[in-house]
Amino acid sequence: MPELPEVQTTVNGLNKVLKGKKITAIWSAYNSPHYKGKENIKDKKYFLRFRKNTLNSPVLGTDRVGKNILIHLKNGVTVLIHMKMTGHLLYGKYEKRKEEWEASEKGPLQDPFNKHIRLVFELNNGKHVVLSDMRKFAKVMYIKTKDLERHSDLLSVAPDSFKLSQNEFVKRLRNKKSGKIKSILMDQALVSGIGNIYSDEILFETNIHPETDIDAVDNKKLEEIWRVSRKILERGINLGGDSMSDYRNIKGEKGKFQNKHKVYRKTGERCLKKNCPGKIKRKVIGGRSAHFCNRHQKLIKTKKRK
DNA sequence: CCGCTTACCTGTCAGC
DNA sequence: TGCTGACAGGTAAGCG
Repeated sequence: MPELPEVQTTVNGLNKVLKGKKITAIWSAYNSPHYKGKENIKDKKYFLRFRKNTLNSPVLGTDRVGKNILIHLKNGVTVLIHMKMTGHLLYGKYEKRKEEWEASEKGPLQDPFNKHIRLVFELNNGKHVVLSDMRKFAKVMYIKTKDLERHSDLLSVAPDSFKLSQNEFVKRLRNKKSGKIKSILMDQALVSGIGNIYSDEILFETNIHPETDIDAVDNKKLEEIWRVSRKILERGINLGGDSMSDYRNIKGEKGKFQNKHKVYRKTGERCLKKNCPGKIKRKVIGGRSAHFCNRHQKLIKTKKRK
């Protein structure tokens, strides 16, 4: 998904509309035998339990842990939503036509990327929160609120750049003895919230080649990454997230961070750094597309250790 | 433990 | 106009 700024944008939106509301009905199009016996609403049996545990209890508030959305209910249950690649939550008035849900009013909610509706929460004010999720990768489950921090889904999520102090951030990354810096920044167990777009942008800004081994990145540089990651993620939040692809805010509107990309999906373009004659290259690193400048992001080889 | 591949899915786009 | 393959904000599981 949606990386930290997009998840935060969604959470901010939900907090404005959801507090005190109750879910009065739930409809789901998810159903896959692949998830049989798993804690995931894509398992039909689990879905029935999910529904029983989440209906008719007022929403206390919504927050974010890494890229996970948590919706806390008064009855001691928390709904966890991970939007993965193409999921995003929308709020508005919807109606069901045959087996398809449609936004009742003309506007951004009818944007094509908002029409892959897989899950619908009907609220007691007659409106709906729906999950549009083209690729059906999203994960939705419920957890007893008091068990949240012991739950495996959240235990494996590290604090994000805003929660970590500079020292903690450096210490965490320093603990990794090897690995490519881009993959490390995207490792949610080390520091959460950063995904493919923001990692590319952070490494561009800090002049680091994405394949640089963590061993070749000194502490000063890690401190800089911490500072820049906060700056860029904050910028993403202030711009309402990144809508290069599917992501939209809960009104169905685009964010604006995609207009500020310096490298992500800019293959072949000239480097935007002042006085840099470089060109943007694309290379698959750790199974993901990395974008970087071939001049000011030089690969520095690991110092050989004995 | 590490890193790579596969799987979960649907859709779009480039090239033949 | 098809078809085929590459690619897409993420992550878990399986493998060597």
